[in-house]
Amino acid sequence: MTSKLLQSSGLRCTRRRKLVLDILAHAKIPMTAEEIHAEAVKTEKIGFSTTYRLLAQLTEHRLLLKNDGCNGRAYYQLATAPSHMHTLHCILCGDVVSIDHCPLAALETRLAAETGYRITGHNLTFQGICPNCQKLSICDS
Amino acid sequence: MTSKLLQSSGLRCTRRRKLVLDILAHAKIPMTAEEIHAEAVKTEKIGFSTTYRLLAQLTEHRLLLKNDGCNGRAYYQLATAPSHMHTLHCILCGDVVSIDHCPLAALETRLAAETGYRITGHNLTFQGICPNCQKLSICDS
DNA sequence: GTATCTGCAAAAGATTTGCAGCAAG
DNA sequence: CTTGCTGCAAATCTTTTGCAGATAC
Repeated sequence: MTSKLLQSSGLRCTRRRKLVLDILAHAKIPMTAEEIHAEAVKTEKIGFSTTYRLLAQLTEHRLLLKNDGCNGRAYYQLATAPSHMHTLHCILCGDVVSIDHCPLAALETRLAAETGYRITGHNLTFQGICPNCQKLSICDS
Repeated sequence: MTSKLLQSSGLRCTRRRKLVLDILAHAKIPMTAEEIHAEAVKTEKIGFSTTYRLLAQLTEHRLLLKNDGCNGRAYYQLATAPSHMHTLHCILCGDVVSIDHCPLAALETRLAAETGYRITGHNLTFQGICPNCQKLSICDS
């Protein structure tokens, strides 16, 4: 299945490319390049730069969606899922939860009409303090 | 006016801090640290690290809002405006337009209820192709 | 005066690139 | 076999940090 995706996109079907797609197919939440690489090296000899290169190519070929997060790191997810996710990050402990529904479709249609732009994507992440850190935190400014 | 803001926040009222606030008060669109610094050096001797430090402090003290953009750069705007902006970036020419209304308030309330997180902020940027680049572009995949 | 600010240069962290060797079609 | 893929190391880009000197209050 990942092989077919690759062939239809015109990219060669290499072990590493299949592996990256496979890892993301099993992820319940968008992952950073570092996380994907850490997972990939368990199965296959693969360098950091290859991971980055694959992620960039797969994003370019619209097999992946890339989200530039709120901490200088990019998060990747499969673009083939019926609806993409966004994430909510705890600014204290770094916990991440996913938001399965994306509320921006209607807005994008309006934006396109108002600006004349063809909208190709968006970046959305939320920051907050998770229930656990709220309990631990003494100050509550 | 920028002086009062600074005093009420507990930060010392230095020439550079006033300058940064002033530049952002006159900006029609969120600016990157680099743009702010480029503007600031026209008026005042100021180093890159100071610009970054000031932006971080002012954000920390809630005088500024920071948006981590879709290209590894952060965009800053005054937090004192009645309603904050988001931006739409042309992926071909780099043009940026502002979106004056933020559609996420209702969603954040629901998110807080559903996750137990206290929501402290969000990051949102759109990518697209501007009318001009659509005309110039031959391919339209 | 003293705690806070600032400039400079050097460090850090994420990502990209050059190049020589390897592998898919 | 030829074009595209990969690892390694070095480069790049944005942002952060250490430290000695300057400035606000």
